[in-house]
Amino acid sequence: MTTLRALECLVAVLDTGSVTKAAATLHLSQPALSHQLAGLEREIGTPLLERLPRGVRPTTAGRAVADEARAALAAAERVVTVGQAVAKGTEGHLRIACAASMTAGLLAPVLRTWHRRRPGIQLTLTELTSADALAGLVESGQADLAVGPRPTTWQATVDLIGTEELVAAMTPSHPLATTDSVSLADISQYRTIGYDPENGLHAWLTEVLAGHGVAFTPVMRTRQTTTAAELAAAGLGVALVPTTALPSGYTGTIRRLAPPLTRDIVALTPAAGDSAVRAFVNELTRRGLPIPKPIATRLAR
Amino acid sequence: MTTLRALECLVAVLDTGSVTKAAATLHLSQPALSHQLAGLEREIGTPLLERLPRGVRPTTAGRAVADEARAALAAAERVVTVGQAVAKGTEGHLRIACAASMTAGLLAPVLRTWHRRRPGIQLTLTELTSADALAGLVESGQADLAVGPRPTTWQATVDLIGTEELVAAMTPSHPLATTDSVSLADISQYRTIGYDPENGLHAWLTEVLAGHGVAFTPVMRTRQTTTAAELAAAGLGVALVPTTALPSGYTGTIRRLAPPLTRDIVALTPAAGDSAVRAFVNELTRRGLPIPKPIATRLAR
DNA sequence: CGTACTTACGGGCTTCGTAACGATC
DNA sequence: GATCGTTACGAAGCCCGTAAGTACG
Repeated sequence: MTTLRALECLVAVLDTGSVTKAAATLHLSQPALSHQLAGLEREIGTPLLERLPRGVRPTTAGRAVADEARAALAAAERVVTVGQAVAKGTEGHLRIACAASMTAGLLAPVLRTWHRRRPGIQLTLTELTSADALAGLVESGQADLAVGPRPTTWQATVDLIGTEELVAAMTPSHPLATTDSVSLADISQYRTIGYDPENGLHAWLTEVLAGHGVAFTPVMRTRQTTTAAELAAAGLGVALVPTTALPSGYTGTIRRLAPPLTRDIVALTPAAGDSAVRAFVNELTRRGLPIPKPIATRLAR
Repeated sequence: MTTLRALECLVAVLDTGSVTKAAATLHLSQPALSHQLAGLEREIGTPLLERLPRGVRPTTAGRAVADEARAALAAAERVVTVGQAVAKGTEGHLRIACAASMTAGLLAPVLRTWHRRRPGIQLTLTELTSADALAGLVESGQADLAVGPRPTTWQATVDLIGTEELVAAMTPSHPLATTDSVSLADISQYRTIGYDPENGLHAWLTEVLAGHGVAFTPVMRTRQTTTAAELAAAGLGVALVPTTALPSGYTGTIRRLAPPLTRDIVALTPAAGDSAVRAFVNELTRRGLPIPKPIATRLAR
């Protein structure tokens, strides 16, 4: 195995054209440098330098390997500088996993300012539908950070970003659309839109409903929360959807539940705290979880 | 200074996901590898691996430096392989210096077959007008090989490729154009085209003429031999030009000298024999120096 | 005789292996 | 208790510096 030290010596000699001068610039005794060169030539099996009465000159082989030697030295140097830059937070790669409904309202503004402030950090975003899948990505190291509902089990760090409210969505002509307050028991009297078990809401909702002694009988199931809202607007039944999942121009009628139904939106991070990850989470908690304005006004009236 | 060994360890650990497995593939004890990793992390100043109960996982910094580490290892590996390839003659860079008149007739065919047979070797060709300048390039290491007339002084290897004949060139209406044999004394009676001292022919010709007890009085001088031939064809005087310098469609009249005047064309190589250089010279001597066919027929009649 | 590189040899540091330890499941 | 990684310590090897040697002008 060649050593970087030997390559450094070779490059210095090629640059100065003399073993003695190179030894001086490397703060090294001249025989030591000579020994390094000999070792390198022995390893390659051919002379790299032509010894002249006055200094040395590269052979064909010496000229040919010079570029590669410089490349190796530069890459090794970058290992250190890049590593330090990542530790400092000026470079790196932040892999974020999030619930699909989080992207627009919560993450988009944070990502924008983040990228403006730290352009050296590459950002990748993966959207998932299940809170447990989010946790899995972080646990397995495939993501540095997850943003979404609180998963069923999580050992490492959890930071509360905010709460999102779940509301009843339905077609405007629905009987419940005229009442001011809607309870889970009220909804159970009508057809409902359920969630596919793959979506984390499924398990969470069944648990919540069981806690209230109620059970829904969904006419159909879907994976996406926005799809559930659309189906409800189309009159297929009543859907319980997070406010963050409602598009701003939503045509259905929405009603707040009594008592209100909310769930936490949290940031999941590995126990091993990365400075960039912590900084991003701080930014998220600082901004908090906004309720989409159009939805908020329609709920307030 | 980071060491390639440490980078090799890091890459192996990242590839296998386990210190123990990596140690096995590197034929290294596991504590030794662990120590290397510790040293690398100390140098960079940040952990590169996250220690898990079951194996290890790269941190953000670890992932970021992985590419650079691989690049460094690959470059160091290439230093050896490229060096060996150059020694073997399958790769490299052959810098050829030649007299301008040699390019078309002598070098072009050799270069063509050479490049077809050894495509890994990059070829560069520098054309000069002085034989001593050719020698200087080889001596100073700026060229690996020179092809041209024998220089005045040369210590290192000289290989005879062939001889080129110098002939008298003139306009067809010139008095000497009707005679069969032309001597140097005959020419000295007429106006002649001389060479600039920069062109090696100048010194050589004055020496030859002095040897014959003759002296020319050139009406003008030029650097290029082909230019001298053209000027002669245009009627400005008689020019002594190498046959290799005559274009195939030359419009002037050419006459062989009596006695014939020839000079050696040689290959100059450094004392330090490079295998590729020697092979190229062998090819040159094997092919020899062709006399351009159209010129040969016109001289033979 | 001075310059420039190589070889010879001894001291010091690094690297490696065996052994003992700590943590986690 | 089994697995995985770290720490401890002694031995081997490598790197470096001083000193002597060789080649060239």
